[in-house]
Amino acid sequence: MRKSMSITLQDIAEQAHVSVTTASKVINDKASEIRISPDTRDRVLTVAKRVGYRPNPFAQSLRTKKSRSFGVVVAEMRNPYFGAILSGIEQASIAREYYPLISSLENNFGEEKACVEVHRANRAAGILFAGTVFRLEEGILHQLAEDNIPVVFIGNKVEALRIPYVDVDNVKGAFLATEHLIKLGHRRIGLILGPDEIPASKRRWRGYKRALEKYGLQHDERWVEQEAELRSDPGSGYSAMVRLLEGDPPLTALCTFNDQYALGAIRAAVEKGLAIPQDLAVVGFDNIAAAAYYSPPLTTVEQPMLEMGRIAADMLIDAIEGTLKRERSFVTLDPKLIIRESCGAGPPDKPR
Amino acid sequence: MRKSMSITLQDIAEQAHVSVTTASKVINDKASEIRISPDTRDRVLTVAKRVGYRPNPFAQSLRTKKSRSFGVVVAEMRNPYFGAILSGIEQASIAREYYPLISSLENNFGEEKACVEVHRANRAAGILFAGTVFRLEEGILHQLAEDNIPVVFIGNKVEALRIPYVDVDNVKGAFLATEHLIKLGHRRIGLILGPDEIPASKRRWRGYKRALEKYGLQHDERWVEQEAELRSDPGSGYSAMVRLLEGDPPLTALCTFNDQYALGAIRAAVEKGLAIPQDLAVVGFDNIAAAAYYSPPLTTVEQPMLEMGRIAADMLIDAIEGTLKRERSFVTLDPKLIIRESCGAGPPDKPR
DNA sequence: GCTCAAACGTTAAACGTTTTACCTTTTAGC
DNA sequence: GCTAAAAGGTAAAACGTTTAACGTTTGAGC
Repeated sequence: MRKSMSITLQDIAEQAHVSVTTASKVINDKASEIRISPDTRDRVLTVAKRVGYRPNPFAQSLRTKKSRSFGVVVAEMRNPYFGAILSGIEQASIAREYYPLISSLENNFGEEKACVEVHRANRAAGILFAGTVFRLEEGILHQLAEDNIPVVFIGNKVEALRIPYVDVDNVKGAFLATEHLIKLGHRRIGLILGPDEIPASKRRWRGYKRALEKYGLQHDERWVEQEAELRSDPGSGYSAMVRLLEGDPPLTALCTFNDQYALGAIRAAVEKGLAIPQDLAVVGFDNIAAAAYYSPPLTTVEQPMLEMGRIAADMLIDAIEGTLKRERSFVTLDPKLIIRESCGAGPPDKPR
Repeated sequence: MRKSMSITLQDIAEQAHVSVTTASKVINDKASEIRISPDTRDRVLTVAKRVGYRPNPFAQSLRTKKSRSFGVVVAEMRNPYFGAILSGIEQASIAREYYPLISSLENNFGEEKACVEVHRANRAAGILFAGTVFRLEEGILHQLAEDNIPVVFIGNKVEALRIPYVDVDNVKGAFLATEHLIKLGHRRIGLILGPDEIPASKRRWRGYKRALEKYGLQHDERWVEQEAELRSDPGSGYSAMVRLLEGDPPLTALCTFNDQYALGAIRAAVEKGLAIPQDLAVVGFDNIAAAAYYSPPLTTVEQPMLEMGRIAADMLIDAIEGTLKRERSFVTLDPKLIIRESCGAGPPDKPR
C-alpha cells in the first residue's frame, strides 16, 4: 500500500500476478503482437480499473519518443474569431486523444519564434499556426521540417511554401460581399483591410476589385483603407473609418475585414451622424456570434471557424501520424454571405 | 554524429569531456550543492549552446516526479471575457516557465469531470477553474486535494470550500451599476442575471438590492430575469429582455450580467422601438474590448480580467511549489464603473 | 514417447534525466 | 611531511514505460 503515490504498471502486474510486460500489452491491447489468454486479460483489466490506473505519459513519451501533444500558435486569444477556431481544434484533439498546447502572440512579444521555441522545448509533435501573421523567418519552418515536426496553417494560406493549410476562399468572400452591395445599387463602396502582412488582406482586395470590375464599376484607391496594427479590435475599424469619412463624395457602402472592424466602423459613422444602413451600408466578415446582435444586426460573410479548427487539427494529427495525404493537405472552404440588416436589404431576419 | 536525433546530456558530456552528472549540474546551475570549476562550467555551457541543447521534459518529469504544466478548465473559449483571462494566465505562466493546458467545457460535454480527468491523465501539477460553473462533485475536489494537486478558482468564489480564488467584488460591482442608474433618476430598474449555478449571480443580485434599499426604492421581483443557459452569448440577454419588455409599467433602466447580455438586451429593446438610452438606460458588466464600440457605447462595470488571470496563475504556481501563503489565497479585486453612453449620463466619451 | 509448434508469457534493456553516494586530487594547517 | 578537509568530479540507480528477444508449457501428430 503505497502512500498517495501514483499507481504504476508494476503495481498492476503484482496484483494481477503477471509480468509488467504482460500488463503493458493488455493495457495497450496489443492482441495482434502476442497472444494473451482471455483469463489473464480480464485479470489485468479488472485490477487496472479497480485501482484507477493512469499510464504515466512522461514515461510513455520518453520510451516511445512520441508525444501526444501539439502546439498551437494563435494571434490573439481575446478575439472570438480565434476563440471559435481554438474550440474546433480542441474538439478534434479530444476525439483523437491528443493535447493542444496553446500559446498566443499577445503575450509573446509578437514573436512567433519564441512561441515555436516553447513548443519545441515541450516536445510538441506538431504545430498549428492560427491566423498568425507570417513573420516566421523561413529558417524556422525549415528547422521544423528537418526535425520532422509537421505544421499546418489556419486562415493563412501561403501557397509558395507548400505547407498544408485550411483557409476560407477569401477572394470569393470579399466578392460576395461587394457584389451584394452593388446589386443593392451602391456605386461608391469602401473597403477596410487588415494589415499587409496578412495574406487574406490582398485576397479580399482582389475579390472586391473583381466584383467592381464584373459590374463595370470604377474603383478608387481612396476608398480603400488599411490598418497597420495587427490586433484586430474594433478600434482599428474605427480609426480607418474616420479616415474614410473625410472622403468626398461620401461612400454609401463599406466592406470590412472582420466583424470587429465593422463594429468600430459603424461607431465612427454613427458618431458623424450617419444612419446605418440608410446612409451607409456595412458588411462584415467572419460572422462571430455577436454579429447577429449588433445594432443593426450585421450582414457579414461567414467563415466556418469551428470547422476550420477541426479540419486543421485533424490534418495535423494525420501528419504527425504520417497518414496525411498530399491531396488532402490544401483545404479551401466556402464562405457564405449572411444577410441581416446592416446592408439595408434582405429579410428583417430577427436574431434566433 | 547522430542523424537528426535529439541532443541529450550524454552528447554534451562527451563533447565537453565530463560526465553526464556534471553536465546536468552545470545546466541546472546547482552551484550550491556541489562545486564546479568555472572552467568546466564554461566548457559545458559552450557545448550546450553550440549544439542547441533542449532538456527533455519527459525525462525530467519522469525522474523528478514534477510537472511544469497545469490544467485550465474554462467555461467557453469563444467568449472574450474568458479570452482575456486566458491571456492573463498565459502571461504569468510564461514568466514562471510553466505551461497551461487549456480545456474548455464547450467541447467536453459540459463535464468538468471529464476535463479534470484529462488534466490528471496528463499529470497536470495543478488546476485552474475559470468561471466554471460549479457542477464539480465535491468528490473530485477531495480527490485532487488528496493527491496534492492544488486548485484555484477564477471568478467563482465558493467560500464554503476554503479553496483559493481570485474574484471581483460582485456585490459592489452590481451596487455601483445600480446606484449609478438611481442617481440618474431611474426608479424602475431591471436586472438580468446569469444562471443560478454561477455564484456571482446571487452576489450581483444582492448588490442590486442593496442599492435599491439604500435609496429607499422598492423592489419588484418581476424586474429580475434570470437566464437558465450556461452559455453567455448575446442570445441569452436577448430572450431575457424580451420577457422583461412585457412588463407594465415598463422599466426605464437595466443592469445586465455581462456585456454580451447587454448587447442582446439592447437589440431586443431596439426591435421593440425603444431608444437607448432615452427610453432605456443600460449598464453591462465586464467591459470587454468591444463594449466601447457598441451602439451606443456601453456603460459597464469593469472587471480586471487580465489581472485576474495573472494573479490566479501566480497563486496556483505558488501553490504547486508549496509557497502559497494562506493570507494571499483569497483575493477579491475591485470593480470599476466605466461610464459611456448607454446609460444616458456622463461625458460623451468617445472611444479611445 | 518423442518432436514441433502454438500458445502464453517473461527478462532485461532502453528512453534522458536527476540524485545519492562515493572517489580522487589538491590545499591548508601544523 | 603528515593529516584532514575541501574541491572537483564520477558511477550507478532510479523514474515508469515499451519492446526485442527469449522461455516454458501444452497438445497434436506420428
